[in-house]
Amino acid sequence: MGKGERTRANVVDRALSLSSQLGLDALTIGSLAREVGLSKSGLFAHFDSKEDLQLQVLEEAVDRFIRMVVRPAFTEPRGEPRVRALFERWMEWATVDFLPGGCLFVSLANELDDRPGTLRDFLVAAQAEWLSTLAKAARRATEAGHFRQDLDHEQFAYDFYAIELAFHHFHQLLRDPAARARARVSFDRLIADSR
Amino acid sequence: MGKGERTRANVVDRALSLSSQLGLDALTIGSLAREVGLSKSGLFAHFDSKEDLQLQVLEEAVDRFIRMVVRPAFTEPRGEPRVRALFERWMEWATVDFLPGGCLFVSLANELDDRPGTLRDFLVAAQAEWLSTLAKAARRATEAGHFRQDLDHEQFAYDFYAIELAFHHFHQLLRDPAARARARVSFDRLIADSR
DNA sequence: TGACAAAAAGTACGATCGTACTATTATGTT
DNA sequence: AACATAATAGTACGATCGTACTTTTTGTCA
Repeated sequence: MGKGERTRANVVDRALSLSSQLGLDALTIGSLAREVGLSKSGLFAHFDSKEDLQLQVLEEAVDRFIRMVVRPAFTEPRGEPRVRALFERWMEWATVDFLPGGCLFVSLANELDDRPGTLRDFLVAAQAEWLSTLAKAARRATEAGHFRQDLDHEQFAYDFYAIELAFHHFHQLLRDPAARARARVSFDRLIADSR
Repeated sequence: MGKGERTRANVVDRALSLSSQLGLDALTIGSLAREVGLSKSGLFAHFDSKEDLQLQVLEEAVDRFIRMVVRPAFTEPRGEPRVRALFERWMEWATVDFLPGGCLFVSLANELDDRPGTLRDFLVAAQAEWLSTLAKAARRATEAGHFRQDLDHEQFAYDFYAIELAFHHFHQLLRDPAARARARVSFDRLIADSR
């Protein structure tokens, strides 16, 4: 890995953290350059455009999400244990140090939802995949006999995601110290109703 | 009401709609002026600063929210009927014409959550009041014998809000046509578990 | 170590931002 | 209808935006 690649990765890393707080657009090339100790043009040379940088931020986030949440959860046995692992891992993801603004995908949802283009498409695709992962995990739990036979697995994914969103909201906006505990209570109720 | 006041109200009305799509900052004075057919300076004369305009947008939104959601729901009898009315009214609010980007408070949550100041304080206060309204409504339902005695009413408000957030997310970002139906299923499950 | 390439900085551009300040036009009252 | 005031427009400012182009510095390998 040459020096350029190392610099690029470092820039994307800082941009990822700042984007979770400020959003993708409020983070400017100039302020990011100052942040990483580069000149504006020196930084810009690593990217085709600002949108290219933003897209790389999203890609990096998906990469880390898979490594931090999805992959480890899939080492757990199928069924309820894996579903629980997905939940616990997500909670860690949403409060990890490099995301001071919370889960990037949640943070950017409202910024991108009314803005057609590559970035929105990418985010929607990532979210759809995550929901599909959740639904599939619930289906496996039914197959394993942990969840009931007539469970609506897409609805399960919806309810799962609702808890995540509420946690994010209570934690990041309202700064509610009980946010994590409340999310756990909601999740346990969801599991109980799914059995 | 003089002409100035009418113009100001019209500007805030347009700014409210645009803010629900773009956010408070992405909406600029210049583009807003073009939108309402005023010059930049002619528009700006109605406000002390951009932040003043943004604050007026938030105040107007709270005003409408109380008129559209809270007040009508309180004409319903205490207990479960009122809780259901709060839910149904909120769903209408989140899809009303003048909010093309969905519920303003949800849309702005991530933009303001890491930005200390008057705007954030105002939004947090509004959200806290809404959550308190929900918790109180649930408490009344317990008193009326509709909900169980040992129900955690703050947790109920959390779960209620989670469903709203998920609806917003599925509707605005994912454009899921089933969003409304899914929210209703979640809500019915919450009610059932509260009885 | 010298040559060549890669990386970073420098500079410049037009656009647009929020916001002063001044000038013009509309409105409402006597 | 004249006048006072309110409402809107005009103009200008320094700052910053994303990006293009050129120059200088740094790193890498024969």
